[in-house]
Order: sequence, then structure tokens, then C-alpha cells
Amino acid sequence: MLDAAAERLVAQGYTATTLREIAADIGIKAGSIYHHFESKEDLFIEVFSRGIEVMVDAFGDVDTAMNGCDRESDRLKAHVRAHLGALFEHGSFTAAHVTAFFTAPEELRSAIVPLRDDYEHRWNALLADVLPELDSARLPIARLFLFGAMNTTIEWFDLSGDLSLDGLANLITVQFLEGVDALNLQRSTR
Amino acid sequence: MLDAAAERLVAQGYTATTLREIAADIGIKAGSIYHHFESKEDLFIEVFSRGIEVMVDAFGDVDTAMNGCDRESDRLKAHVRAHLGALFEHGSFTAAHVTAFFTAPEELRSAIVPLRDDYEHRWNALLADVLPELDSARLPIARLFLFGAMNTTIEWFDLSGDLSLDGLANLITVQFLEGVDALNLQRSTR
DNA sequence: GTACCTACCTAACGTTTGTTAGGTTGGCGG
DNA sequence: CCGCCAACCTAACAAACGTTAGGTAGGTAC
Repeated sequence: MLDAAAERLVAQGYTATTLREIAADIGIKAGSIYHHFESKEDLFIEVFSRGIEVMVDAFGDVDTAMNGCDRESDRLKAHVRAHLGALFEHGSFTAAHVTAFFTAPEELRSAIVPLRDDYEHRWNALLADVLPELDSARLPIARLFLFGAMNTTIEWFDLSGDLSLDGLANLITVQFLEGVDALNLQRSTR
Repeated sequence: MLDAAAERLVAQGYTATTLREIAADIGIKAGSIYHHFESKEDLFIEVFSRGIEVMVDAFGDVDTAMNGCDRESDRLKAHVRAHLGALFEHGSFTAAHVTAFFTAPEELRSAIVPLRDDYEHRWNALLADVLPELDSARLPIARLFLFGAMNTTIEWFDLSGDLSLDGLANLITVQFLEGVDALNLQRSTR
């Protein structure tokens, strides 16, 4: 049911997604949803929360797996790959969060913001490690650039296309660190 | 009235924006809208079209103004500045388009897509000039990265903050061409 | 003055929405 | 076998939606 709600969110946004549609998707009636959640808002708070949870878990897994890694650019690339994995490989929760969060009513958003902030802080800390020479005031902006590049892939990236998720993660990381010209040296990576 | 509709679109998305709200914003009643537009869909087609129109016009202006420019990076920077200007300095039409386009129903979107494609083609041509050595298959991806960085600024950039639009355009261009490390050499630009 | 047009209003229509009260079903614990 | 509870259903509610038919005010043209 949460899966169905998340998929509808990605395709239609918050207001256009009706409880009757979600219910029909899983073969029950709209009223029955209220046995599991107090309201529509309550249901979607859970969906958005899981979207962040998936990202945070993926981030944490990479953090422990890459503990003894000395090449900072590889660490960054692994985290980019994890973020993309959350978007494309672990259901629609993260995708729903990234695309539909701003279409949700304000009261719902303010309940989610603390979780978002937590995830952003982890990225800030990571970028501070990877880019020690970067002005700390510029760091959040650099993160926003990176997030912009990663999150907008939902609008165009196709998992079944020529480019793999590993290849995409590599492209984004290299582009982020060294600029667009450096991409020409990376053609072999798929 | 189109302005009011665009602002509501940015704040609430397509479905959550009601004709009664728009009417109240400009001091008329909902039914009166139908004297100017055939339907809600018709009204928002006009809003989205103007959003692209603003971008295309800004792009064209820079194209002619930068005709005899020899430094390709300056040409790119000027176009980035023009795109950001369309987002922040010419009403809410472009902002509405960028944030709410994917929340609109499919029939409406398919009416707008040709205009979008035209604008994207112009950017592809520009990037092909600025980056002649880039693999042409990579070019649309590079453009999507750049669009991702530029368009997500709506979610965080503040016109009244420390960073100016010129400074932001410079940051994005340098970051795009040379990577995040190059930003440290650019601290003076505001 | 009459005709006409644009811009608005009122009042309602059918539909859909989130939500709720009360009823039915099936399985598990004792 | 009995009681219970979770999971579902039916049927309806008030509110809000896009939309429409018909009416009104004010200006312009002749």
C-alpha cells in the first residue's frame, strides 16, 4: 500500500493522488485505508519518511564499507552511487520524496524537514572531507549543485538504457570534481 | 491574472491551484475566468508557454549581444545568467514552468513539449560550440547536468541574500566547466 | 437613444474529494 | 464453541472542485 502510494506520488503529485486510486491499486476500498492511517496526510508522512530512510541507510552502508578508503574521490563516487541507488533501485519512496515533496501541504513538509536536514548534514560532512580546501561557506552551495545534478536524473535517466547506474555515478562525480571537460577521459566507464 | 496563476503554480502545483483562488487574488469571481479562457487547462497552457517564451527571449538577446565574443566561457556564462534571470527577474512564469510542469496533466504537457524541445535544442547547439571536443553523445547529458544545477536554484537561492545573480551565474559556469575545486579561485566574484 | 459588446456577477449543476459511522468477515486464543 | 480483534466493506456526509447558463453594469458606435 505504501508502495502504491509512492508510485502514484511520483506520477501525479500530492493533490492529484486520491485515496480511492491507491485503494484500487491494491484491491481494497478507500475507507479501509483509515484502519491503517489516521488521514491522507498521515499516510504520506510515512511515505516521505521512508524515502529519506532509504537514502540515509544507503549513505550509512557506504560510510562503513568505505571506512579505510584513502582515495577521497572514490569515497565520493560510492556515495553518489548510493544516492542514485536509493532513487532507482529501492522502490519509489525516495523518488516520491524528491519529486513530490514540494507539492505537499506545508504542515506535512514541516514534519519531514528535520529528517531532510539530517541527511543534508551528512553530505556536508562528507564534502568537507573530500574537499578540505573548499571555503566552508561555499560548501552548502557545492552540495546543492551536486544534489541538483543527482536528483534531476529522475526526469530523464532510464535504467534500461545504455548507461548504467555505475556509469552515471561516475559521470556525475567526475563532472562535479573536475568539470565537463574531464568527461572525455572517462568514456570507457559504463 | 496570468501572473497570479503563475505564482500559485509555483507555491502549490497544478491540481492544488484552484480557479477560485486565482480569481480571489485579482478581485474577481471564478466564473469570470471563463470569459478569458476556455478552461483551466487552457489558462495554464498560456502560463507555461509564457514561461518558455521568457527563457527563449532571454537566450536570443544574449545570442545577439554576444555575437562577436571570442571567449567561449564568457558566452556560456552570459547564457547561464540569462537563464537565471528568466527564473528570478521576469515574473513567475519561468519559475512556474520549471517547478510545476511535471505536476500538470499529460494532455497539457504534450501541448508544451515542442516549445521545450526548441529551447533545449538551442542549448545543445550552444554547448556544442563551447565544448567542441566533447563527445556528441555526451552533450545532452552535460546539458541536463547544467539544467539540474540551474533549475534547482529556485528551491534555495535568495535574490536578497549575499550572493548576486551574476555571482551565482559565475559559480555555476565555473563549476560546470572546471569542477568544484576551481571555485576557490573565484571568491572575489559577487 | 438605441444597439451592442466587453467584462464581470450570481447561482447553480454534477462530480469528486477526504472522511466517518456502522456493519461483516475470518482467523486465532482460550 | 465462544469471544475477540484486525481487516475489510457499504453507504453516506459535507465540502470543494471545474464548469455553465443567464443576467447586469458600463462604455462605445452610430
